[in-house]
Amino acid sequence: MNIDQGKKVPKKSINKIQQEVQNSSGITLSVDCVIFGFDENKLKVLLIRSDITKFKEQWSLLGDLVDPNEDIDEAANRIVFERTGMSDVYLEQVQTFGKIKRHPAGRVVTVAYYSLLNIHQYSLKKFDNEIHWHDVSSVTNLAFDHQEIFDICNARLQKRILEHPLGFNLLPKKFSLRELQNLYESILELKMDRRNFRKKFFAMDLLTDLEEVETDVTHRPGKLYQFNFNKYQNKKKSWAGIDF
Amino acid sequence: MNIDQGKKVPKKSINKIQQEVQNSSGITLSVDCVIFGFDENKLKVLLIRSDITKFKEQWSLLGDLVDPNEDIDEAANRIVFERTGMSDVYLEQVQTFGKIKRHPAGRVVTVAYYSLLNIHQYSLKKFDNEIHWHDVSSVTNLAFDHQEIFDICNARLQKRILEHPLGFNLLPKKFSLRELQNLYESILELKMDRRNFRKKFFAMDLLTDLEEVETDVTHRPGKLYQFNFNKYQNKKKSWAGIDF
DNA sequence: GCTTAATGTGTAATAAATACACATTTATTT
DNA sequence: AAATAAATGTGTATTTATTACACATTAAGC
Repeated sequence: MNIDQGKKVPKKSINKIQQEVQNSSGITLSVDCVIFGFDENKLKVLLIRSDITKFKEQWSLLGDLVDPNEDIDEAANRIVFERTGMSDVYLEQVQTFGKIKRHPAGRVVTVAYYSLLNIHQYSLKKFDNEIHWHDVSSVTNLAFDHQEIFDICNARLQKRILEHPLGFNLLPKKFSLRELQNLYESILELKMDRRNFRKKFFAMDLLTDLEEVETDVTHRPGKLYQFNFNKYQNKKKSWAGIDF
Repeated sequence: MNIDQGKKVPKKSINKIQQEVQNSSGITLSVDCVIFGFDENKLKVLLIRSDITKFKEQWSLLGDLVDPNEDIDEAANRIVFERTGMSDVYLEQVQTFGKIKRHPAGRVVTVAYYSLLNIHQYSLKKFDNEIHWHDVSSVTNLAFDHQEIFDICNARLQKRILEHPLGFNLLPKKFSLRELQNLYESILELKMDRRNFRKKFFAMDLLTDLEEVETDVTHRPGKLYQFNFNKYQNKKKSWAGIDF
């Protein structure tokens, strides 16, 4: 993950978008990103205050129009970069939302992505008090159809994290098993058995024991581990049974 | 599934699309559908001969531009209806492809869907000899980026069919367990143990025994079953363990 | 009625998931 | 320095799911 200051964003207002949409005769394409972080044992999402009149006082996802000269993946990366100052973050396209009336400004079809990043590397522009990290568990009533988009992206993350080692993107390089379990528990909104959780991850044999322990912790420190991406690439499963 | 003759399609040529794209100043949106069928124990896909010069003699997916006044889901349903005469078929959005140069006519972003339908209810317009069902196993070298789109949709189907009871959309209402197993084997491209397959499905308790047997079969006829969608709705799993 | 070809069925062995409790280590308090 | 508090670290028995595997039965075709 590269960190940078983030291009200075001209606080692209939705009214600006409104103009562009209204000048278009056809369909306008946007990208919206559900940017996840993990802090204080809670899953967080980055939201911006909506400035469109109809949705005053509501929060919305971070998004922007796609430029005719950029790939949509590129647009997603740009949005994350402009808002967090981070590049090379994990991004996954989830779904495209194309209901006719989904946006008040006109016909805007949006491609939704979710992103996972290490919140501690996030460099919030302090002057931009319109953007905040929210507890995922308390996100309600987003603007536009963003609540639906958010819910679907959140559900996708919950499913994906059981099948692929994504969670590590939300953690620092070195982490304890307790942190890892907290991460899973907060994403999946449930409690897991500590011994079985550890057994499971040790059995996968994808964690490198760093022979270090936590510091800055007010109790017995846990050992620190690192995820071994290379090993994972070779071991990936290709088959699962019928299960519904 | 409703059957109808299908709106007479003015054989929308890609050159027509080319015009529309070139008249647009921004991004043009299209939908492409991977339409699956199952016949003679083989998974099939419906393709159309490409008439754009660059891709002469290559096949492509069935697609069309999205009208500014229609939902994208609606556009997908329309495409399937226009090409097969069937409505209310199973459709699932898979992914949006938005590389700048993916279409030779200009900036066209396409939303890919796959569709599952009962091929025996398909009413091919006989005069339209540009459209054919192809064995999935022999699909190669499609036009544009359609091979990539097809491969991704096919992979999605393979994954989904293990998690959800989609396969039934490809079969007649009444089917034998042999047909069901053939379907799974052809989609997943592998052989399964017959006893374990049957045990698995019986254990799910989602098949209704119709107390009928196959006819028109040249050997001992198998019993016929029907999938019980209602029962499934109530029993759906909500949790699976970490598994990667 | 004999042959052919597919259907229909059960059990044992293995692997994976779950439930569950106590000793150890470190920081903190007294 | 000793006692306390709070979290780490570890193993086994039980249950559940998956896999491997063979023979009798039924209907059609000759």
